[in-house]
Amino acid sequence: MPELPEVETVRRTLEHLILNKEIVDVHFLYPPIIDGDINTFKENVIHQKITAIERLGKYLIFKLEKSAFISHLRMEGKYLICQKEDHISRHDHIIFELDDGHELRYHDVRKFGRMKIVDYYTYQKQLPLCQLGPEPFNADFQQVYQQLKKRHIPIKTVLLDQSVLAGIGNIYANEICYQMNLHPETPANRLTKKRVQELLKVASDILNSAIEQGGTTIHSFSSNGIDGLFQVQLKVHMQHTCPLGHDIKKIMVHGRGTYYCPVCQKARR
DNA sequence: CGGACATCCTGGGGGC
DNA sequence: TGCCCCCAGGATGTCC
Repeated sequence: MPELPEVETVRRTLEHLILNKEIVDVHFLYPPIIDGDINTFKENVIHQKITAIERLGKYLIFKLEKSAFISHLRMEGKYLICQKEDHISRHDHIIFELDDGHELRYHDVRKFGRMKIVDYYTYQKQLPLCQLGPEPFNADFQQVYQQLKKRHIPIKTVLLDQSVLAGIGNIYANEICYQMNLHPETPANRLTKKRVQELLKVASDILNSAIEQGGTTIHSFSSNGIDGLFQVQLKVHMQHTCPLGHDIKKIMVHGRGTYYCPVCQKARR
């Protein structure tokens, strides 16, 4: 599932490939991907150049000349740059025709992703982006500490709450807990100030290092699509043993598959 | 308001 | 071996 680093890699890749291209037409093969009226969506994007591609948390923001739309890849969303004559997959749902003859295709096996027109100027202050917390890099320690203090639920669940910190998904939540030797079910309010400080540092470092590794794949995408997935060396998520050779345990936390090392992650504060 | 839970979808994996 | 059923999972909405 694309999380902040993968979405950032997608953003950078798309920036290389489609910046300043004009959208000459758009086709809705599976309209529910569009949040809102598809004709309104079409009116807002057609005959406009893509002037910038931004990112906030796991959201991509496509800025056009006179409007903007956001795109969330959810579980399996991908963007592909295709030739017009390329075979259209049954998982290609939205097709943007570009003025250079290429097509930008949104491909999503699970059909969970969504796109939505937002206000060009105030989108950051409107739903859904206004409910995002800070990304770990920019987070104010005091603010995060205060938020964690009033939460009794597992720290891993809080890490997935985009209103507390934006951009972390299931994979990196597991990795962050491992890096801190922290048991994922530790109640969030049990973390000391020092540990919350450490949490922000660890989260920033893990995400930054994943972005760095993603950077190496920017020019190597091809028919596999731009999903930003790459060989990040995960230490616990979907692993059988941790780097020290201990057996990884899988449990459910708030309905989410959670991997941790019972030996390394004994700490509960 | 915090927290639990259902919902959307499909391929892949587990079970028989 | 092969087939069928079940289920994960991010964000949102509903319910308590």
